Amino acid sequence: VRAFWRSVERYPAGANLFNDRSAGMKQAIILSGWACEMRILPDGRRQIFSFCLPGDPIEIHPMSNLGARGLVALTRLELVDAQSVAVANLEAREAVMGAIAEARQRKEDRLFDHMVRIGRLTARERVLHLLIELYDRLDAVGLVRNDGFRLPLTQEVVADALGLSIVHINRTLQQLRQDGSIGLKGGSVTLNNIGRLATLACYQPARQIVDERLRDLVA
Amino acid sequence: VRAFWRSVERYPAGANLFNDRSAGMKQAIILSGWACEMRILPDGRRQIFSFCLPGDPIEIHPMSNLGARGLVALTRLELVDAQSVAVANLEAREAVMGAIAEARQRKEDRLFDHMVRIGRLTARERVLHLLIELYDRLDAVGLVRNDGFRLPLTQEVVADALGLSIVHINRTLQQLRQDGSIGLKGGSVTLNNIGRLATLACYQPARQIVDERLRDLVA
DNA sequence: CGAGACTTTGACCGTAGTCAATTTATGTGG
DNA sequence: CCACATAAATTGACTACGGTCAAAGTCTCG
Repeated sequence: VRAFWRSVERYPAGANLFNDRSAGMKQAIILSGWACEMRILPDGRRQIFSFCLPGDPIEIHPMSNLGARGLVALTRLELVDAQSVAVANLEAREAVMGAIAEARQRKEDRLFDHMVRIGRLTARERVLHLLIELYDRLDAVGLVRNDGFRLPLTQEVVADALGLSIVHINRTLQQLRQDGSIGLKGGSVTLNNIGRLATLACYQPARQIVDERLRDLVA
Repeated sequence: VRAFWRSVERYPAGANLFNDRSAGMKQAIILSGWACEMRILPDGRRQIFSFCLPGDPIEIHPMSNLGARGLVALTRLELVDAQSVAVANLEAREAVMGAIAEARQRKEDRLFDHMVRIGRLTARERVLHLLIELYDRLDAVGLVRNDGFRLPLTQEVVADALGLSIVHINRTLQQLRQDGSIGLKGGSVTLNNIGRLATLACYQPARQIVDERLRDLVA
């Protein structure tokens, strides 16, 4: 348990995360804070691929192998090395590793959700779809309090994730606020009638998508 | 070798690919033809996530586990089971499996390229960026003849991949043709001065992206 | 209190979408 | 090989969603 706390790493907001110790890839889990994976184009345009939330496993690549995406802290960040977690829970080691593997799978699924968002949804739908995804994920780790959660993202970050301009994100949020779909003040969001919003935004939990495809194939 | 040819499967254009034999996932390699991974929204909108070309490894999931993406044949398709390939090349088994693993890695990288395309590029850039990617991939398997290749995609499919309307794809292609950037007739494309086009479209081979990030971090 | 980051608003523009009609392949049966 | 049916590509007219530019208003935090 001592080893666990000794293996906690902290990064300030804005930090580029990469493994400077070795040439290998390091597995870690977020204890608190948000990060994102992104790429910056030569001309400055930016695309955010995914958000990494507390409880998410992340892979920290060595600089020499950065690949096509960077991992950046969006807030102050606390990580633990995945190894240490396994060691600290020797009896439940298998379960821990299994949970990490499953989280990794769900993360891949979310990449496809994100492509649908930026490829085929309207601005309104994109914003709602993203907020609902974040709601679900934060809910799973107990960070939702009566339909609301803390959203430590600037509108610029949301814009770069959703492939929209910052001004348009602002207007879309205003509109959602005005028609009562969401509440938004002081960095906290509330989703009012999340079921209805999910329908509006074509948001479907993974299982639902599967069911539907099966139905289509039968028909 | 007999076993190899006996394990070739054929599908007609438009076929939904899934494993109906077992509950497991089947690994295969495309011998000829194109496929794509995609999702259809409840209201009929469609997003194509990736194209699968000759030489690409693909995973055919069981129906009960379709997940959030469907695999669909875009042309007549010939597959071989990955197992059979390994068996037919017993001496080079390791090399074959390694190549498949690497191809899988590159496929994941391409997902991020695709997100940049639909999230942050203009219509013109999206089309060029996609064409160049296809060029590179087809070139790697010897399917490029003097700067041109066969493109068995309807404009509707391109539109659904790039998150644009079919009409706008058509206009963009016209424009690229008129200014001499590309040649396009009878299902074959030519890229004129691919280096210049790559710059215009913010297209960067993976390694180049890495180099640049390193430079940024140093700066 | 002041500096800088973030949000908000207005005016205007332009890229891309929609609708609808026409032209051009593609392919099939006779 | 031709006639017809269907899918795909193309074009025009118009719309609208979202982008850009610029300024003003808020919020944080040292």
